[in-house]
Amino acid sequence: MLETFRALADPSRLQIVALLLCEPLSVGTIAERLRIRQPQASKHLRTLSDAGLVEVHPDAQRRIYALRAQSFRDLDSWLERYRRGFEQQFERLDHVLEDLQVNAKNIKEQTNPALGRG
Amino acid sequence: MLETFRALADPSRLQIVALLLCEPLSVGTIAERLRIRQPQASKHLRTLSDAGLVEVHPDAQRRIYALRAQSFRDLDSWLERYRRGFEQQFERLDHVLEDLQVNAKNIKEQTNPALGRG
DNA sequence: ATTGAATATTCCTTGACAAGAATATTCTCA
DNA sequence: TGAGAATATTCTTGTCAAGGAATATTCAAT
Repeated sequence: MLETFRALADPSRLQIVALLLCEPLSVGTIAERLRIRQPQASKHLRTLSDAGLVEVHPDAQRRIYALRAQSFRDLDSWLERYRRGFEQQFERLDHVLEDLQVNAKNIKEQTNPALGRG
Repeated sequence: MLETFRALADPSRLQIVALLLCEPLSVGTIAERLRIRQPQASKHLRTLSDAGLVEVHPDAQRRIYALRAQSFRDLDSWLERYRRGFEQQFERLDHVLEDLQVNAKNIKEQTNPALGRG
């Protein structure tokens, strides 16, 4: 995950990923769309590739880069732990509220036992 | 998103977020668990806070840090676009395969018209 | 084989940021 | 109000990574 976040923690690379969301593209096209120089595009793609976020499919002297679905699934399952974490926090909160209601009821009954068998 | 990724692109901060997944913690406890010095913990928490990933709840002279659910929801909706993107890629692939089958059938029928009305 | 197109790599400089040390701030309690 | 605990900030230093320029590599076509 660390490598993934490091790879995405750059504006150019975030733009590249957004571009590739639409369609696989060659290095030259990416450089053109982002208005950066070709070597920078290559370097960013190298970083993204090392992090497993993109894969390359050579086509003659071109190299077509595409998003790698697995890495996004990995990111999703990382995030899943947090989704569950928040759910559990809400559950705990619910229990606390339940307990508060039960306690309030008990206190009422202790104060006025007639309420116990309404 | 860029700020979020930048905040998560550090091993200590990634650990802090993982810690807070279990329960909100004070600065001192976080520093202790991560075996880093208190000022570093404060600085990392500052970064996470600036990125909106955590929120603070003062308790006497302690400051209890907790994950901020909204930022993870934002991350989730960012990721959602990519989930959809891959779905569409598969759909396109399915259509291509369908077309291939249709074409194969047509070619068969053109080669042997008797197959057209089985 | 040679040329040209597309891409990758290297070297260099510079800016950003993390860690460490010291200090400042904030809050509680006696 | 003074002391101490918990946390935040500042300053410095060292490291890493991005951008630019130049060059190397790879591949197709003639």
